[in-house]
Amino acid sequence: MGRQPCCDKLGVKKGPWTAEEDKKLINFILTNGQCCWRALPKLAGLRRCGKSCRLRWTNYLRPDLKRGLLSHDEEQLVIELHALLGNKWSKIASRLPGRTDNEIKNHWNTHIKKKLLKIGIDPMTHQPLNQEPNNNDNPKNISLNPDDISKHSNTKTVKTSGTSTEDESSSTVTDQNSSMDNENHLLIDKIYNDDDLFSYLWSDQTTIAEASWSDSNYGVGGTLYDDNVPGAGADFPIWSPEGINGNDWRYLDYCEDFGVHDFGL
DNA sequence: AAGATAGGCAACCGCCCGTTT
DNA sequence: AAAACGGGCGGTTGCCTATCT
Repeated sequence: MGRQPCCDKLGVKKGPWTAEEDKKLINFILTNGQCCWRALPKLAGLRRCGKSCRLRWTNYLRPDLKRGLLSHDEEQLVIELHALLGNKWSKIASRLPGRTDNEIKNHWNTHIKKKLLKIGIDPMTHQPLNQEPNNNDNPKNISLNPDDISKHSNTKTVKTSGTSTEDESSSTVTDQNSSMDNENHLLIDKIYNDDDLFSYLWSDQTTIAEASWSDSNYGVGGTLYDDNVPGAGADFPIWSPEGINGNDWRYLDYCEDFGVHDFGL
């Protein structure tokens, strides 16, 4: 017996989400939390596949998402992690708080790939293009570290933000990111110096970068997310009334995307 | 100004895996 | 033990916008 389709294809809407649908989905999840995705569309009054709802929420509507281009240092981290993990976008995304696997995958395919090719590095092997592929499968032997990238690059890569002379993608690095930048490089240093590399990467331990993000971004106006609320935790924070009423900037910024009026603000 | 082309990204598809029955 | 289910993942598609001719 085959698997049931994830939803009844008949009468299910596809394509871009409308603001009205977004609003319904947001309202439902804020009211009821994330229940089973299959039942959600019906309960929320959406003519969408549950899977589509999940994707829309996780990739676009989730309140803890960062928006905008990846910073130079986030990009660097993606490259490092890709060299180690390959196309494990969700694993890579888990090391970049506020970023989704889809976003990173898209950014890789549209930006990073080209940049690496431009500086003569094969984006798949992370080896110089004119060099024979290394047959050694041990990821620790991959010849890629931030300095290597700089060596191959025609433009000078500066590790510390604020003084970066990199291309457009790094020109928007904020002060907020700069503390994270240094910490990310500490993380990278650790990765390259640690014999227990993979046990570290695959551990559940919160990364320095994550901690930094949590400290510097979630603390505005009090507690945005409530760890005491069931369902809220390290994996998935939820909105708390305190965060909303406390004029949390990210909430407001986020609402602007859909029109604040839609939320009755 | 208008059509052609390329780039970027949101969304979909199908497969896989872990859990439940 | 095996089927059913729910959710996650990576690859791909297709639409929209910007740029070029």
